[in-house]
Amino acid sequence: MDMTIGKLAAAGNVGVETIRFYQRRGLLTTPKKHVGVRHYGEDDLRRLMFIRQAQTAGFTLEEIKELMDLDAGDDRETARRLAKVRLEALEARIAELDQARIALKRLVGECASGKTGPCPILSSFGI
Amino acid sequence: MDMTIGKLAAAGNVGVETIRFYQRRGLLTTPKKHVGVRHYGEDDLRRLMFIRQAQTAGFTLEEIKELMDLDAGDDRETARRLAKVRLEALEARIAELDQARIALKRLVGECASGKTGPCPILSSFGI
DNA sequence: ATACGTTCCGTACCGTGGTACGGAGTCAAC
DNA sequence: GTTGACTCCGTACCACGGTACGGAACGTAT
Repeated sequence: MDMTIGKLAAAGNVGVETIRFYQRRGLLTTPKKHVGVRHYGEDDLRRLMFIRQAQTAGFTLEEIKELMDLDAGDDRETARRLAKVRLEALEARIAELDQARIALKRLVGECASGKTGPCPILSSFGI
Repeated sequence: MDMTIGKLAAAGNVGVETIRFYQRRGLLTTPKKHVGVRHYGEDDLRRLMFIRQAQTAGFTLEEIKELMDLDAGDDRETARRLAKVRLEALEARIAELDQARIALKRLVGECASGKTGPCPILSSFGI
């Protein structure tokens, strides 16, 4: 699994510039050039995929960096605490989105009924 | 319910600058000055609260503007379509976050077990 | 060995959603 | 009638997460 930056980007489904951006931010390492070109491996791809997954979980790039540093070290306590904080925020966010989902569903339902006149958009949200 | 911008901002739990920003973006109207100062009412607050709710639902400010314009008009079809698209995106996002929640929960669990050594952060995410 | 696609690197720019600043005007209380 | 708080307005700046640009070097196929 030897890749140049373009292959790595393609494998991670991101742009080349995004890889470079992550390198500048310290989220990915910048391997030594080998005859003018840098080469990447499995581990770089794993890191890249982790970044994208963690972003989905709502971590900022800064937090992701922190997490990856922890993954390398052995400070279980810190890692667990960080994950816990994120977990709680994530659960709160999901609950929030679920409220919005319900409001939106009501809106679609109310707008669907054949009557004419404006949809009760604001009131569907309980406003 | 007669308010100056500061009261409106406080009632909506946002900053004064945020109100102005929304006005510039056309999300809130800019009432006429009455002896040098603009005055706001119930309806402005309702709109402001709707904006915040809709943001939670994942609408962009541009989409929220569109929704509020629809609320005034009577194009039920467009309103319903817009809401439906958002609803589907919202459901997808919730599913995504739920996956992340599970991964994070696993991570907290695995990091919690008393063993020493690094937490399997990356592998908790299935990477 | 020439052409074409990549890579490298610095630097500039982008959209989104605000936040801050500063000087002038206004209003309410004392 | 002066102080202090609030308003008005334009313009600048911010964080976040990228995206684009442009010229030089490299690598691969023909």
